[in-house]
Amino acid sequence: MDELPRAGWPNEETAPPGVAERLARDIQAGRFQPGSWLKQIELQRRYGANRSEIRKALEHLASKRLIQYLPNRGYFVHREDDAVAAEIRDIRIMLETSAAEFMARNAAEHHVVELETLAKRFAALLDAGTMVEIYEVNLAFHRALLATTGNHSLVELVSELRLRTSPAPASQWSTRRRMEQSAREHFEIVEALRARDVARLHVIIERHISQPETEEADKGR
Amino acid sequence: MDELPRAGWPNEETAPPGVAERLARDIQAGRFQPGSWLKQIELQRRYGANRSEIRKALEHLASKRLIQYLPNRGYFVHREDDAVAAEIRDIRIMLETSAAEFMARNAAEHHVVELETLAKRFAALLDAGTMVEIYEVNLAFHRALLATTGNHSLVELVSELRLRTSPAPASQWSTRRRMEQSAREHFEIVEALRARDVARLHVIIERHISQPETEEADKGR
DNA sequence: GCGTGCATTATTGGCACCAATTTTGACGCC
DNA sequence: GGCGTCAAAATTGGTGCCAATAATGCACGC
Repeated sequence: MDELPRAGWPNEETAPPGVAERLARDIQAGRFQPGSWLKQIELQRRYGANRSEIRKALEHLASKRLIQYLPNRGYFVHREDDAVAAEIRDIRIMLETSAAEFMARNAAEHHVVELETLAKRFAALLDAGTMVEIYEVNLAFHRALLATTGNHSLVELVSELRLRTSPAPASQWSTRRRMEQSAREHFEIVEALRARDVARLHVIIERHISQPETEEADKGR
Repeated sequence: MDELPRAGWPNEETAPPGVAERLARDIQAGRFQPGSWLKQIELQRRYGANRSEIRKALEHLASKRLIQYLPNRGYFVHREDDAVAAEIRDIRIMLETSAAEFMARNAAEHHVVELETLAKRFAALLDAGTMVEIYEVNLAFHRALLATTGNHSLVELVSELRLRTSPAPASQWSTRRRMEQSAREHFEIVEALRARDVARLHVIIERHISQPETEEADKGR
C-alpha cells in the first residue's frame, strides 16, 4: 500500500541527464539557432529517444521559457528579447544582492575556501583556458556563492533565470578588460564575505552582475 | 515561408484557460490531496481532454514544482515542505523589498490609484466578503504592487513562487487581527509609494510578507 | 495470526497509424 | 515579374492498442 510517494533520486545532481537537460545544453551552446523550429522527428533521431520523451522534454523547456510553443506549429528556440533580458538582469541583481545578508550570516568557512578556490581558478583560466571553461567556472562561482545562503531554492531559481538569458554563444564574453575586472571582483567578494561585510558585499555584487553582461542591453537601449 | 515564428496571443491573460491552468487552480484550491496520485484517465474525464493534453499539462505543472513525477508511477500533488516553504518566503521577501526601489522610481499616479482601490476593497471585504474573495484581492494587490516596477517578468516570477507555497485551503488565513493588520499595511504601502519613500516601503513590505503567511512556518520550526 | 509468493488488476509508457493543420512548391494568370 | 490558387509534402496532434511496470488482493504455508 504505497500511498506515500517519495522522490526517487535524493540528489538531483547525480541523476542521469535526461533529454531535456541535453537539449537545454545544446540550445544554450547555440547548436540551435534562436527562432528555429525544433522538429520532433529530428530530435528523436538526435537523442535516440521516443516521441513521448521528446514531447515531455519540449514541454518542460517551454515552461522554463527556454523555448516557445505555438499550437499546430511546434516548439522553437526562444528569441532573445533585450527588454526581457534587462528585466531578468534586474531580478538577478535584486536576488543576489539581497542574498548578501544571508550569505554573511550563514556562510561557513569551508564555503569561503571553496569560493576562493573557484576565484583563483577563474583568474588562472583567463590566460590558459577556453571561453567555455571560463564561462563554466564563473557559473560555478556564482552558484557556490548563492549556496552559502543555505537557500537551495534560491540557487536553483537563479540558475533557471540564467538559462533564460544567457546568450547562445557563451563564447562571446565582453572584452579582456572586463574579464579581468570580474576576476578581481570575485576576490573582493570572497574577502567581503570572510569579513561578513554585508554592505560591501551588496555593492560589489551589484556592480559585478551589472557589468559583465550589460553590453547587449546597453547596445539595445 | 514563415520562418519567423511569432507568439500567438499578444496578451496571455486573455487566452482561454487550458487544462494546466484549471488543474493548477484545482490543486491550489485543495481539491486534490497533497501527495495523492493524479491519474491520467481520471484527469482525462474530469477536464474532457485527451491524453496528450493531460500529459502536457502534467509535465508543465511538474516543471513549475506544483506536482512531482516518478517514472513508471506518475504524477502526484506536491507535498508541502516547511523548509522549502521558508526558503521561498525568504526569496519573496528579497524580491519584493528590493523591488521597492523600482516601484518608487517607476510607479505612475494611476498605479497608486489602482492600489488604493484594491487596498480599500480588501479592507471592505474583511467584514462582507468570503475568505476566498479576500485571498484573491490580496493577490491582486500584490500583483499590482509589483506591476508598478514595470518589470513584467518579476510579476510573473513571484506569481509562480506563490503557486509553489500557497497552502491548499486558501480559506485558512491567520486570525482576524492579522487580516486587519494586513489591511492597514496595504494603506501604509500605498502612502509610502505615493511619497516615494523607498526605505519605508522596504520596511513595511518586509513586515507585511513575513507576517501573513508565517503561521505554518512558525508552527513547523 | 502473520508473512511470503503468486496471480490479478490498474496505470503508465511506447508504438504505429491516421487525421488535422500548416508549409512548401508549382502552375497559371494578370 | 509578381500574385493568387491549388495540389503535394511535411509536421504536429490524437487515438487505440499492446507491452512494461507497479500496486493490490488472495491463497498458501508456517
